[in-house]
Amino acid sequence: MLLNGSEYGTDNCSLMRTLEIVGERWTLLVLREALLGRRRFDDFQRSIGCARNVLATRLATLVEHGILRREPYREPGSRRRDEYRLTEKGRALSTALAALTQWGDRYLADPAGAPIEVVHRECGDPVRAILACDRHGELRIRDLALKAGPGAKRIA
Amino acid sequence: MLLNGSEYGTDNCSLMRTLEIVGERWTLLVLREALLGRRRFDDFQRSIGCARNVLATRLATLVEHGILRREPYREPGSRRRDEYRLTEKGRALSTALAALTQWGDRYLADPAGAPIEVVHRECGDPVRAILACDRHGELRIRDLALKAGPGAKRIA
DNA sequence: CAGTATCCGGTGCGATACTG
DNA sequence: CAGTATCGCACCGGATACTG
Repeated sequence: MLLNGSEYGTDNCSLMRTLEIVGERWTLLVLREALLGRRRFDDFQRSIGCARNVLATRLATLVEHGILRREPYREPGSRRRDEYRLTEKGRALSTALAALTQWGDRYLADPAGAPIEVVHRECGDPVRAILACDRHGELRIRDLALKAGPGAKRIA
Repeated sequence: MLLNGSEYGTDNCSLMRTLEIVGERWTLLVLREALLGRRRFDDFQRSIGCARNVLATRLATLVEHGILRREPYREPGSRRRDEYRLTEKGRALSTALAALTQWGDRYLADPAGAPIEVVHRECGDPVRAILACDRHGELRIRDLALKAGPGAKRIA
């Protein structure tokens, strides 16, 4: 697991870049709500309970990064409005979201148990976030190794 | 995927609780470095480049939550010091970390490619973070459904 | 309903200097 | 080497009021 002494810094770091976008407070909560089917400003606001202006900026940056997309809709009798829908890019965050939640479920569990479970639509079995390789399927953490990728850059 | 109108709020929310601990700036970077084998204060500091006092508080809260553990060591000729090692609980964050990084690799890619790759130690194949159910293996996002768990609490 | 505008307090974070 | 102490500012985020 050790990367024998080399250092790769934080530039050209996908994790860093990812966190810059989704690492702000509330953002992942917004995303979870979007995954739950939430689409409207006030629905988001009530369900996660953050300040309205903060929500507004969060939604804006998520749209800006193509994680959400505004979609016009019209309720009969009122004017046109926009709702926020997940893009493919946004939906792709499910795995990370599930992994984070799963960790919390396991190590910070509420005595009452998890309020929401992710299940396979077809069989109802619980869904787990796991690490896997194509040949061997699920891996334990001790089976992992790290190696320099194409964008590697030795610093030290 | 929609949770038919009900709202579950942010209390008793594993994601929220998880983010409260690992959602602060730098924390996940620290964890990544720990996974890379880093153990000493100054190694962390140089590799991620955050302020020393910030790093100190990050390490402290991680220790406090049992994600890192201080381990005494002694370099020949100098006094006893502590290093920070991942606990099982900390190592369990690998999946989330990998998922986040993978998303970044895919959607925010540096032209040069990812600097680090996670591979299966045994076969060298790339490791992917995926969602799976025990019976059917890997699932696509559209195959997921959400249902209320034991700790569910209807708010609206 | 879906935001924007404004104000303001707390603090996260960086820089720097100091200690054992 | 491994931190702690201090300072200061930017900015985050909450509250509230206002608008189409």
